[in-house]
Amino acid sequence: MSDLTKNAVDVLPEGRLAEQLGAGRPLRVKLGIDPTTADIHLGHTVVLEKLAEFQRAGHTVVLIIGDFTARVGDPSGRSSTRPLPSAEEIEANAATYQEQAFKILDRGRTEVRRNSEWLRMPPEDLLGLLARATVARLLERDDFQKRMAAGTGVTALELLYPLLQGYDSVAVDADVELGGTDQKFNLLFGRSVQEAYGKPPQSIITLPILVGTDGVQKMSKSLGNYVGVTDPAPEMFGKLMSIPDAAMPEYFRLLLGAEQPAEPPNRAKRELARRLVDRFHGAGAGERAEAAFNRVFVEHAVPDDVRELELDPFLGANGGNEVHLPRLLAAAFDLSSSEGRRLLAQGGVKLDGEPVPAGALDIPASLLDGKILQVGKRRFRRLVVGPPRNS
RNA sequence: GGGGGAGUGUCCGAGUGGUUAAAGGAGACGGGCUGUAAACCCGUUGGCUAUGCCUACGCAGGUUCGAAUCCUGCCUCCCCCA
Repeated sequence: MSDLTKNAVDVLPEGRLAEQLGAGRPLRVKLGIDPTTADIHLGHTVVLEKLAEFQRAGHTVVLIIGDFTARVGDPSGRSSTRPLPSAEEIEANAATYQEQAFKILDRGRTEVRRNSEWLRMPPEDLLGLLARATVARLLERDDFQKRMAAGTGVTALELLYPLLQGYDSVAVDADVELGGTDQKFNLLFGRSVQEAYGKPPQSIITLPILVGTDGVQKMSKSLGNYVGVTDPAPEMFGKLMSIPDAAMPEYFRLLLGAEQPAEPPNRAKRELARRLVDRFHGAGAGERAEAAFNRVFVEHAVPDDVRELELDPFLGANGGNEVHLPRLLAAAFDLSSSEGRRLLAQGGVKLDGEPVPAGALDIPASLLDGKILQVGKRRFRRLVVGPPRNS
């Protein structure tokens, strides 16, 4: 019992969860995720790990893929209406979400449902649902209050979101629903909806929102400050090494369930990164990622798995056998050729570790073949003439 | 339905006829320092076949030698009244 509420911010209503657990029956523990982006990141795993704890205690997890609600747009914590993903994106994301969630959840104790199963209901049923809540209640939430005060609009669709999420709880007979603290209103509202349908109201548990790698904003794909559970090991390690020291205690507590060890910050952060890489890539992956990290950032050497780039398509400048560097950079690192020029002008481009002189825009292919093209500290490509020699 | 206000570059936000590819800030990127931390310093930040050319201030037209700035229509958003 005490385990199951560790790290929780709210466990409501008071005493309810203890009662439910005391009854000895396996509980149906619900989590809804809207497939609005492609990847599950470490922020999601805080809640997923909690679900896994419930599973280990013998309870059943009901994972709801919000393929219908993704088309409505959860207003939680938003300062403006979010752009909605297309049907194709939702479909694609729904598939990857499940796969990624099972990196943490026990497949055998998880019931996966899509809320389009029940939310795609006849209009008269939908109206029946709408009749069960008052506008005043829907407007209570403070994120709406803020938005209305700020003059940014709230769409009628967003207003309805909590009703739909609440109906999910009705549809799956949820005993408990988990979510981030930003979900508190929606979770509580679900109780009202269940009651309105004559069902026993769920208890709710909210968990802290993990801060992103910038250490300031919540972790989110759209903010670009996330660590995806499917990120390659070296990338995951690197991203974790880049978090501000101030964010470390939170990462230790929420992701590892431990206190930050009393050792120099750099050592602690390496441990954090190793352990998390191990978790998602298997034992030993953390050490390998750390070794690769040391090679690039401590020894300033070239990583051992540099992708190759074929030079042939870029031949042609100055009579045929020179390569126009801005274009090469653009293709190699997904830049514009103007950006490539700027990097050259700023001395940010190296060949085999040697800075390329600012004025050099065209270089004979023979001088590039086999060399390592580098931009900044961490972007590399091995240049080759002819077909790639390895993958 | 009536009245009022607003739409600027990745974001925020100046700019009301002419050195404006558009102040300033944030973010991002490059360089320095370093622990891919923080803090700090410097630089860059529309695109291109690049000493020039093209595109750009909601959309479409118009006035003008010249428009983000003026006019007309349209679209979108917000506020107040009903």
